[in-house]
Amino acid sequence: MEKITATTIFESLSSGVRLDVYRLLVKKGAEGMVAGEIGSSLDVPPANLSFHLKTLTHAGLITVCQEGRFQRYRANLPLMMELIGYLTEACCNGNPAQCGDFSSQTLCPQSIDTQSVMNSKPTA
Amino acid sequence: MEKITATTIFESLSSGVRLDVYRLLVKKGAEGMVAGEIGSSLDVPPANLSFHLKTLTHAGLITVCQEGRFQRYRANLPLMMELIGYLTEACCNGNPAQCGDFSSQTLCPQSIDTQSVMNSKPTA
DNA sequence: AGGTCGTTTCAATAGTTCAATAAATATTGT
DNA sequence: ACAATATTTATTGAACTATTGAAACGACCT
Repeated sequence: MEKITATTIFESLSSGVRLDVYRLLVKKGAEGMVAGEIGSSLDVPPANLSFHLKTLTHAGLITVCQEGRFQRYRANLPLMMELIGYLTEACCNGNPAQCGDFSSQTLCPQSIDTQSVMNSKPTA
Repeated sequence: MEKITATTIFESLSSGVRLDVYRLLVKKGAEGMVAGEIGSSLDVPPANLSFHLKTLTHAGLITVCQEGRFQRYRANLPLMMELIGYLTEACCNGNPAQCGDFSSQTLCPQSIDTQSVMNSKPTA
């Protein structure tokens, strides 16, 4: 996956409206929803919804099919899977065993050598 | 997970610089990197890097520990796992069997037969 | 053809973000 | 305390994003 693809996806989901739309479509699965349904479900005015649907579509996160005068939208789950793979690529330098330790280390309380800390001056 | 948390995370990763930083830290795993290392690895000026590190930290995607005059940053992988769970929550209305069909349906080229379209109502 | 419905585009406004500079802060070693 | 290094903060202006109503477009039905 190219970087520009990933950032475009993240940018798409950085809006509350678009996040709601995407999650709603994920929930609906292969059935998808037409624009009007989405709009009434989430209470978003047509023009605004259209704007956000266009953004999501452009990012590839959702797809659209014309059904007569309706536009049916569906979530593109494979792209999300690809994105996750991109993010966790070469995770922990290829030592997945380390990954399990993350939860205890992200707060980084004791990860610093005790002696070094002890010898350092306190915040005067 | 709250919506605002998710959108903040996505917004954080919508910048190419921040995406690079995050992926670099994911690669480094529990070891992490100090700000200077990150900056020289990615060739980002200090002030700009600091701005992006702050954004990522605020979103909770990375954590920071002080080590003397160095700031060591680490990726917060558990949060990413939580985010993925939030996105795929109630996927396909709880029918995971449908999820496998996504790849063939997202492109929706012939998935909708012309005749069906002609006769079908939107909400099925 | 004419009327209606679903959806998108347009234009204007308001608010927000980004990167670069320069200055400030915090920590270390002398 | 002083100088040097590492990092953060503040400021600036240009560029971008979100929202809305009105208008336009395309597809359906009679």
